[in-house]
Amino acid sequence: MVNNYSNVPDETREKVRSVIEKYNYVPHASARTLAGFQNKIIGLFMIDRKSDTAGKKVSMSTYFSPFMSGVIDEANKNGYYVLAYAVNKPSDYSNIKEIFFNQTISGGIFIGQQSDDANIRQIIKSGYKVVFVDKDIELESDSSSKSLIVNADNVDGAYKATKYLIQLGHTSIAHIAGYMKQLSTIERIEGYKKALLEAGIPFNHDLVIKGNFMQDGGYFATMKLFQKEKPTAIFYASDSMAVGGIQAAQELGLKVPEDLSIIGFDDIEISSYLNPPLTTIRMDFSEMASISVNSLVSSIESDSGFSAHYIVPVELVERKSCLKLSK
Amino acid sequence: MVNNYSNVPDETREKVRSVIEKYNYVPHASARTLAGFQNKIIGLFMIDRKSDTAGKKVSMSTYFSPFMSGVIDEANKNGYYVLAYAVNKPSDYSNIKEIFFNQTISGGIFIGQQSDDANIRQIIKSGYKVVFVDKDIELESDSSSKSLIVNADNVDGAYKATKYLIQLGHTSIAHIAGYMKQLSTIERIEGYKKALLEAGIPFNHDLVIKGNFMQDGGYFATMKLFQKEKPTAIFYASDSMAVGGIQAAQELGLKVPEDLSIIGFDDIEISSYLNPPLTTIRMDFSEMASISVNSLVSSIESDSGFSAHYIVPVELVERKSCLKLSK
DNA sequence: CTGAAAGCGCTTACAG
DNA sequence: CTGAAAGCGCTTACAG
Repeated sequence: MVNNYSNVPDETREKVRSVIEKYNYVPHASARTLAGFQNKIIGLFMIDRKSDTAGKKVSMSTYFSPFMSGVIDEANKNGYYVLAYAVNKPSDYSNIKEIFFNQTISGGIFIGQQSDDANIRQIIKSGYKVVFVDKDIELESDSSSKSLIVNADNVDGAYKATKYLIQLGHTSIAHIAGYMKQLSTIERIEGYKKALLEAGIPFNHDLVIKGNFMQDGGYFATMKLFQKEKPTAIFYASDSMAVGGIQAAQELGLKVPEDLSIIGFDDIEISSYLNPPLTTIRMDFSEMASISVNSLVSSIESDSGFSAHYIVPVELVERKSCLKLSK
Repeated sequence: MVNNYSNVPDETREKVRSVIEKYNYVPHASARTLAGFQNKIIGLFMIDRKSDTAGKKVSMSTYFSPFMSGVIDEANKNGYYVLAYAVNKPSDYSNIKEIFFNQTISGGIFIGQQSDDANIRQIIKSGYKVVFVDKDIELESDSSSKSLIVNADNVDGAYKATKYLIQLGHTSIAHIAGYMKQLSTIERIEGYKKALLEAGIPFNHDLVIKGNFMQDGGYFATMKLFQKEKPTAIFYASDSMAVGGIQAAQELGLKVPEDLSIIGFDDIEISSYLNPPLTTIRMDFSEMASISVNSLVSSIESDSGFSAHYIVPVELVERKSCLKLSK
């Protein structure tokens, strides 16, 4: 074994070191793991929402990239490596279970929509360390489970977005929502209602249209919305949907922001390049990544459970897609 | 050992299978690797070019995301997992060497600019399987080395871009280049010159400005260019630089494409959302990813070398940032 | 304090 | 054909 015990004479240490250097010795990772050393790999599982509607398939959600980048950086800082996995079919879950059980990874981070899969439940029950980002359902808090949830402050974000529109003088504000079974969808609707209520604007059911978080969903929901209603502003539950919304508005002959104010949620990379640049609610992906990785790593190294629920704050970023109503 | 030998009675097999099922048995990955089984992990090393000029640091090159997505998908199809690593400081190379030598991974893919690092050379010399995408320098073909290079057809892409501009009637065509020490930069300049030569347009040295492949580089190079020259069209060596170019043109009071035609290279995600949507040369990232992964996997599994040099074709995608010169 | 032995959980080559 | 043993390269607990 090659450790740095403090009691070894310097000369010997130096000799050993030089031999190591010379032969390029590196301890065999699998041997160490097998002998009880925790391996330094965590899994990052990105649950992908594919959409073929636009012709080309979207193969990795737009917001995975900055989050992943944050996870990798933070993991590296902690001496960990990240195994990246894109989940896009149900059978992937059994592969994931396998790499937990076969000790390829010491823990994992899930991001994106989760179907409540049996394999995942088994992983949690078995005491593997897991963090969920943007989780759709609450985990039952089992004493043996070691998992944690990190979410953006969806309610507050939606509240801020809607309130911003209200302050601009809008009273007819529509909302294009995400997947109905996802927690963030529910929470964003909640924030939207809260701002309306506070301003004394009656909630109109017809002004809320179901979308899917993706561009095509934003497009179709907007088209559907304008068949019956004529809002002056729309709050989209994701920037991707807002992109589809801008497209729809254009086809409808509506100028953004002159005829229609649009605000999104996420602040993905393309948002600032849009025409007009999109006003939106920024999620701090690198903050979420840091929390996820650091919690996971400390849980792995102390072998202790964790069951906190982090809510990461969110902020409004003002660009050019919303206009003050002048009347 | 739990294998599927053909000679085991069905009944026994079934019994074993059910026990496995019941106890959720999964073979220990490290034990298998230690006992000689190839592990099923490949490394994906993304050499990051950071830029802080724009205020926020760019933490992962825009084109890594689609490439990585392709790598993960293709690897998964082959039963492999991918360990993703973002290289952003020199010391990272020694970590990379370590995970090759300690057998954490069975091979690796490098993408982005490579400094000719000693650790990398050592990895190659030691016979580890490695593929380089968009490699800047030629590998010496050592008999023991097992590495391959996958590049886009840079010469042809630049040729197509420049020729397209020429066909639109432009004769004063500038080129904003990438990092000077990178192969793709050299090749793109070559394609640019080739098209000019073919059309009988004299090459003007002042029309070629050095950039850095990033948005800020495109911006500053464009500003610099217009201090002395007044081209009617610019071919940027990357879409990111074209984004900076559109910005610069705007500040210079030049309308794109009316006053200035712009064409990029890469076809990154934001390009089609730009104002105007960017005409560019598309690199087929998923094709490059497939070639990389499949070559690597077959090299790992046959333990054979490979030293091909793939050139992946490239195509023009016409959008709205170029205009026919009407005079 | 130190050095030799046992053991981690597999695979593979080898006796029976 | 089958079952017991050796060995992969480490770490850790244990004799000396």
